[in-house]
Amino acid sequence: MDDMSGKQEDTKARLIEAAGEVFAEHGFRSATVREICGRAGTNVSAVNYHFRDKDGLYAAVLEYSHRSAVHKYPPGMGLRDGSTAEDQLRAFIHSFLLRILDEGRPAWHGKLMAREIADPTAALDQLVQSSIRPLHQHLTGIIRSLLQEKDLPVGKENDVTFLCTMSIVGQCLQHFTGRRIIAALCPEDFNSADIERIADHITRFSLGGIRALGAGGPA
Amino acid sequence: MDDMSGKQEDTKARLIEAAGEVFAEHGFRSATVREICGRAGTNVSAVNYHFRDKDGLYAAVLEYSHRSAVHKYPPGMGLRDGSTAEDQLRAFIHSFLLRILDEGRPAWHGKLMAREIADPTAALDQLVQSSIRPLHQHLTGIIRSLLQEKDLPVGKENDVTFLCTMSIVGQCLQHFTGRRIIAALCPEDFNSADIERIADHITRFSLGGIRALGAGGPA
Amino acid sequence: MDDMSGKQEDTKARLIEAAGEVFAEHGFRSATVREICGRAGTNVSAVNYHFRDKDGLYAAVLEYSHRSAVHKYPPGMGLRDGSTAEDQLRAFIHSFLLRILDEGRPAWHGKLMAREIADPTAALDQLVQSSIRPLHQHLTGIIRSLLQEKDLPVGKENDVTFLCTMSIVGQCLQHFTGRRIIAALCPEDFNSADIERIADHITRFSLGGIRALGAGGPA
Amino acid sequence: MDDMSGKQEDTKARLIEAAGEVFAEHGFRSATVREICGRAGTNVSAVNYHFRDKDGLYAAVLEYSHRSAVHKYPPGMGLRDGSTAEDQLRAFIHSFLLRILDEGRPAWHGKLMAREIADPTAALDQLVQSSIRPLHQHLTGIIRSLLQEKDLPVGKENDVTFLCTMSIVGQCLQHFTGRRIIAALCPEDFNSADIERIADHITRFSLGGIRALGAGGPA
DNA sequence: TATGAATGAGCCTTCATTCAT
DNA sequence: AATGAATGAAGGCTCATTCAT
Repeated sequence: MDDMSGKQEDTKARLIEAAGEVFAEHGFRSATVREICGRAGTNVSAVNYHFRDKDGLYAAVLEYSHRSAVHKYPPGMGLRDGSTAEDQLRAFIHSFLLRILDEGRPAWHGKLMAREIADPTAALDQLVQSSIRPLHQHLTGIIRSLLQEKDLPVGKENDVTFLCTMSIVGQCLQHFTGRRIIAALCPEDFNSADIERIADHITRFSLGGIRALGAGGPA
Repeated sequence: MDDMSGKQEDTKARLIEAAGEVFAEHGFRSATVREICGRAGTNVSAVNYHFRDKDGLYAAVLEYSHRSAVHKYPPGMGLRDGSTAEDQLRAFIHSFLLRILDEGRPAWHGKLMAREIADPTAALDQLVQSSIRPLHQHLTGIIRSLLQEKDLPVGKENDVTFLCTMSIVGQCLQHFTGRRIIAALCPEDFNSADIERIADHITRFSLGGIRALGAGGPA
Repeated sequence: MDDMSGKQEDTKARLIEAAGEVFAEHGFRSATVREICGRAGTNVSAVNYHFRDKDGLYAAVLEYSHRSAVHKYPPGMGLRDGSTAEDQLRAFIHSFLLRILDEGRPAWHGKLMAREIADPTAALDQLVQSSIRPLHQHLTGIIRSLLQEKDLPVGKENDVTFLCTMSIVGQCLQHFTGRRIIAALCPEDFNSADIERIADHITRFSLGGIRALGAGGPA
Repeated sequence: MDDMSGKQEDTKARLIEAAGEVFAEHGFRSATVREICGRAGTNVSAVNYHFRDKDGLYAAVLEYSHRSAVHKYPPGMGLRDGSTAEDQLRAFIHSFLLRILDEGRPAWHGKLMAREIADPTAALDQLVQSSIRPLHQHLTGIIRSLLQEKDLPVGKENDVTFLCTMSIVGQCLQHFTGRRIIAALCPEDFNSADIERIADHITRFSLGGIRALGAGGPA
């Protein structure tokens, strides 16, 4: 029984592993069950057997990758107690970029989230609740402290904060979503694998942007 | 009689029209020739007759939409002579958002560009040459004036400028690419159709970011 | 009226010309109306307009090529009066090979006949009556004189003569039908374009064969 | 129950069986996957599942039929040790004719080879290496002994031998390739199913031809 | 439990043909 | 008389899924 269940768990795990790679690489719709099963070394019907559906497999991959990812790149990565809001923003951006640009297994989750944002599937709601909203709340908190939001006119405060979160997230995602166009456009010596450099840029750019908004009012 | 001749004279145009909608909505791969022909009211082989290929139709749609879009929302939209770099940036962002967020026919181009950026097809090169690179050059020019780039250390200038263009483009695209997640996350009273408001935010955020980078040097 | 009909005749002629090339090259089934019309510089519907059918065009090509071919390579090519049966056989074989192996316009007919023999279409009957049977009768006559058929046992004579005609025709056709395999198999210095040499071989081989049959009886 | 398992155990074999018939009957290009699957009683995608391609199925049919055919009709069919070259030639011709004219399953291979010779597909190379070249070498050997090739002028020997092989192969193939024209032309009492008689004719005809060439030199 | 085999809907494309000027 | 446009049947193939052990 243990052997059997062990084997079964093993097949399931290999399937999730393989599916993570393929979904992250091609997206849900372009990924084929055959390629996934090929990489996992299983029969094509294993997906339907273990996960009922291609959709079921996708959901399982999201859930699994969520569990492994939160430990690896927490949004407060590398921060000590008493860090400033600037440091927290820098850490958030850095970890975000690592999640979507890093190579290898633990990077699935970020890539899948990015893909889900750009081209949602039925699993969107699940992912929003489990992963995206918490991260977004975290970022919202950082921006609120940076904005010293109490000074903003009532009724606009939420929108400004929200727009700032989108500005930051949009900047980060652009380096994953738009990587092909970046390769086609960018100066030859630009190395898009230099995550530190990109993180530094987005942090400083965003701090400048937030300060401009917080200070000026509705200029 | 008029109806008949009117209906038949330009199946090609109806096909492009229908294909524009469908490609913008589903993307190239998920769009089916059948749906396009269904909407256009033609036989399924009309695509092959007029455009040789699904790919040929896509290329035709890109070319056509490019031509209609540049006239409608030029990147220097609404500017008079002697405008400041700030005004130019605001106009660029505003027109960019209009292109990708506007409803109706002329919005294909922006949506198709956004899709091509996120999930490129074989038509990417064509689109880069005809549409994307010129726009990018335009934005690069604006940012160079804002940065007063001469003060930057040699060798880094290109990277900083390029990263700024990506920051701006990423912020804009996020409101198209990420529209579903925005709908799921945003405060209830946030109206993502309020393009003016979004343009204003991105402009002020980006001006703050650019100034922070131009002033500080490699902090 | 003259102009119109002249133009019409011209289009028809160009169509037949082009169809001759294409049918000889690809065979009836693999040839496409589009390629034929492309080479003829006409609209795709020209075939249906002028010849009702792809079949109709094919029939027209056969008829036309028959008319041009009989003059060019008559089976008694180059013979003077009072020639021997051996000379007549040599001339028959030589002209046969020229018809099927020669390049250029007048060689259609032979190639089309060869293709019809190998893979008949509905036009077979027509071709048998107009071209194949007369040629076959001619060859039969030659072989009868060579065999001095009177010496053969009654009832077998027809079969032997017929089998000899097939032996000769089969040898000739092999160099058209089997040209690809010949290219794959033959010694490097074998030049299949050397029609004289092939004709000489088949003639001597066949004379030897016929004599062996005529002399020996049912050995 | 037995019927079911018998029916299902080897769809692949039924597919090859059906494809053999259809390919031999219509040729590769004109044969349709739908007809093959119809005869085999399978779904149309069975071909793609088991053989990847229509081409893959064709290759499998060639390979399979090759294996069955060589055992059934070996080119040295019915010969005992110490047989003369004449006997070997007779056996070669007889077996060749049986392969291409016999009815039923094992005749595919000959028919397919004949079709491949007349209208090659991408599988030609495979067939040349596995089946055609060995047979051709065998025939070449026989002809060399008959010609006592040492007496021939150097440099011409290969050509003469090669031409003799083509003469023999061409005569045999004519009775398959040209079977329709033979039916249209031949004397009413000629029975093309009388393989013995045809084999006897071709053997004697060819022996006569070869002797004429071997004896006379370059007359 | 797990899998190799089989399924059928759907995809894009090609083709000879017909339609409407 | 002649054509550009449109048609629809048929083709090979891919895919996620279900079947039958």
